[in-house]
Amino acid sequence: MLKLTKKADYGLMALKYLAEHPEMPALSAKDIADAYGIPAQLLAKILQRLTKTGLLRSHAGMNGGYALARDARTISAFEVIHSIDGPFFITSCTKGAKGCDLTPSCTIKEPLARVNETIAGVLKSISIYDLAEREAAAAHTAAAQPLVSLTL
Amino acid sequence: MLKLTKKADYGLMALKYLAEHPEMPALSAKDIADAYGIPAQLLAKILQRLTKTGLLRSHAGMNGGYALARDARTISAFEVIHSIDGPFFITSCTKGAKGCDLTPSCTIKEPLARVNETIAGVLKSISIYDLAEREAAAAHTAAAQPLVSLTL
DNA sequence: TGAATATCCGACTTGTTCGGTCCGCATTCA
DNA sequence: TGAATGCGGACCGAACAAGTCGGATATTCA
Ligand code: SF4
Ligand code: SF4
Repeated sequence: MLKLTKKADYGLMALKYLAEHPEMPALSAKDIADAYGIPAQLLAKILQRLTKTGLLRSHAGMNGGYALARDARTISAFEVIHSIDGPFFITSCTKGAKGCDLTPSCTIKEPLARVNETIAGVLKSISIYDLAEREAAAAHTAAAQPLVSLTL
Repeated sequence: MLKLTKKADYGLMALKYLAEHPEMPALSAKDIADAYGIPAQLLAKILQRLTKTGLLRSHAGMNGGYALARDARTISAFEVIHSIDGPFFITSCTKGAKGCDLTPSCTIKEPLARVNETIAGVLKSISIYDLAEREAAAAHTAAAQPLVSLTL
């Protein structure tokens, strides 16, 4: 319940790692996997998906690898999770085709949809850059005020 | 990924239903299950857990059933979810005993813990009463301003 | 050219969780 | 007593998550 998949987790780690090493033109899946102890083949597939959705750019061949397609500031955690795990819904309904069969009689799906929106907003407000620069962030974000309002 | 279990879902529905019928001294699991089409035996077990954690009061025997143990305003969605699904964590680490084995090298667990806190806060800000009174709520909560601030 | 290094992609296995059912027991009340 | 109800464990099947394997393709370098 309400748990991130490890794949999404790994994806965030990898993106953060790439954001922290802008000097490298490209890093291979194996490089990143070794840096954290993530199964290399699994990470490879995750990075492939991120590439397919446009968050990363890939380059095959020797000295190839992956690099951020956009500035770290413009990549949100929401996008990463969405790319890896698919559409984001906290409820089983609105799950594309096959939701739960009692959707018509259900009286809490609308309020829960708002909650869903709120959480999605939280995720969207977090960028890869935010994850990477946490030490500096501790100083000045104390006053920063993102920003979620839940009006059920 | 980040999906509520149906059990928690059912629990919220049941509690909302109870909140909407304060005139009844007690409603049986079957009554509530029939009202929505939820499998009766499954809902029964859910209500049992909610009773064990103190959110409901039960009474066996004929004309028995369940009733809210506290005012609907003081029961949060977070409590319901926590009662049914156990501790609330979006990451696989901090999962009691067996987390993911790369916890030491992981660099995003701290920021994710903040996100976890934020989402928990959202859930805590929602009461059963809020779910039950949505029609009236639509009018006056437009100005209401709960209230979550995420400083990563 | 050919070897080495990469990405790419689908199929597969394994373990866990979730949704749901079943059955026996305890409690209350008419 | 007996019907209605709560209580609680055991159990099952389906879905899903995590990870593995094998092979195809693309790029670079010697
Ligand atoms: S319809 Fe209601 S019960 Fe079914 S998944 Fe949606 S919110 Fe949950
Ligand atoms: S340690 Fe890092 S990778 Fe492992 S579950 Fe926690 S956040 Fe995810």
